[in-house]
Amino acid sequence: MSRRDEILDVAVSVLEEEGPESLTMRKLAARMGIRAPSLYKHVRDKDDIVAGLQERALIDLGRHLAGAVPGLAGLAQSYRSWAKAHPRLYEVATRHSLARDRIAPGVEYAAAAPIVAAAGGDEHLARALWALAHGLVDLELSDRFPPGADLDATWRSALTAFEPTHTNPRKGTPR
Amino acid sequence: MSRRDEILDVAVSVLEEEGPESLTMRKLAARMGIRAPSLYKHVRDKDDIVAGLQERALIDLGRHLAGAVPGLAGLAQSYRSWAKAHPRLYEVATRHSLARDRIAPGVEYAAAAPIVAAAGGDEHLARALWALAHGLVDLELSDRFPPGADLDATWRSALTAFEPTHTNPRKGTPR
DNA sequence: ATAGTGGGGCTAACACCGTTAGCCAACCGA
DNA sequence: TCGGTTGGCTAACGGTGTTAGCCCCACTAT
Repeated sequence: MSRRDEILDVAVSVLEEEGPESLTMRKLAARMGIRAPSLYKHVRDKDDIVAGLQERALIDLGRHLAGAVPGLAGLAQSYRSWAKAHPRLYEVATRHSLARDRIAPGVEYAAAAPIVAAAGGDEHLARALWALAHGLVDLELSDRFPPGADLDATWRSALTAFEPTHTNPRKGTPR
Repeated sequence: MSRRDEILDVAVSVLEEEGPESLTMRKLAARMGIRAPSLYKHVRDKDDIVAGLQERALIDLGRHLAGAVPGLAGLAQSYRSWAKAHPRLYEVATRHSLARDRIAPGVEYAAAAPIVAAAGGDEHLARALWALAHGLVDLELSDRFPPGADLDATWRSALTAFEPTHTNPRKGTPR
């Protein structure tokens, strides 16, 4: 395991244990028994670390989605549960623009695959689904919904609104 | 106009002209011909400024939505166009958890009203709609969609998926 | 065996960040 | 006239990402 990967491991730990504001070069270094400047021997800059986290998040989320129970509801449930299990990682990975040049090609596509499949191959519908799930998760994670809102009901409502289009065998826009 | 409001004006300008990373106490002060510590005579801390920006964004977006052409499509178009007209403000206002204790009561509700109305009063459907729009905007603003993706088509797809439920005269869940 | 090389640490330092303490001038009402 | 409030100021602190430059150690090639 490369030193860079060790750094990313530590970053994930710090992130989930202490939050994004503690994701500091000095803190990461301290956890590795090292001084901050030494990190730069293995990593270009902090954004490089963030990109690494994005990549990990994409891979892990993709795997999680791939194992979801079939159907829209199962996929949605998987998406939400992953995000709630790794809220800080989801945030960090999501709030920076995707560093495509620092991420292994194919990762982005692989993560999206289960959603595209659930949309019957319709890429626009797939993106709409993704946006819906992301929006719900993002708003939930940053406390935008009124306190006490019944988010399970909101998810149900959201899914039934999308359901008629594609839960039944594909008919609209196959291919 | 209070000095605090002047600060918020400047903050909006800096934000849209130079981006969030330039939204600095020293920068704001400089633009006002003042030194950074003096800002604290008018503002509790930086989060206070962010809260002020949130409030302004909510009010402005709410007004914009209220003037949208009736119907789901018009509302969606308004939401998207506001966000694209003020992308940094949208980001800042959206990426921090809502500081409800620093924002005038009713503002949050007023901003949401047009969406709730479009959902026929169904609060869960309203939140789903909001999340969909927010998700689309958020992903677009942070370049998560593959480069070259036809987002107009994605929005159309998203809206037609929601359409059957509520575009026709309300029938499902009135009240 | 020895010389050379590169990896991977280190300290010192820089510029910038939010923020506090403490001072002081101008104004304003009693 | 005098006191208090308002709104500036400088100095400073601790924290941030990051660079420059040094050095030691392991390894490899001659």
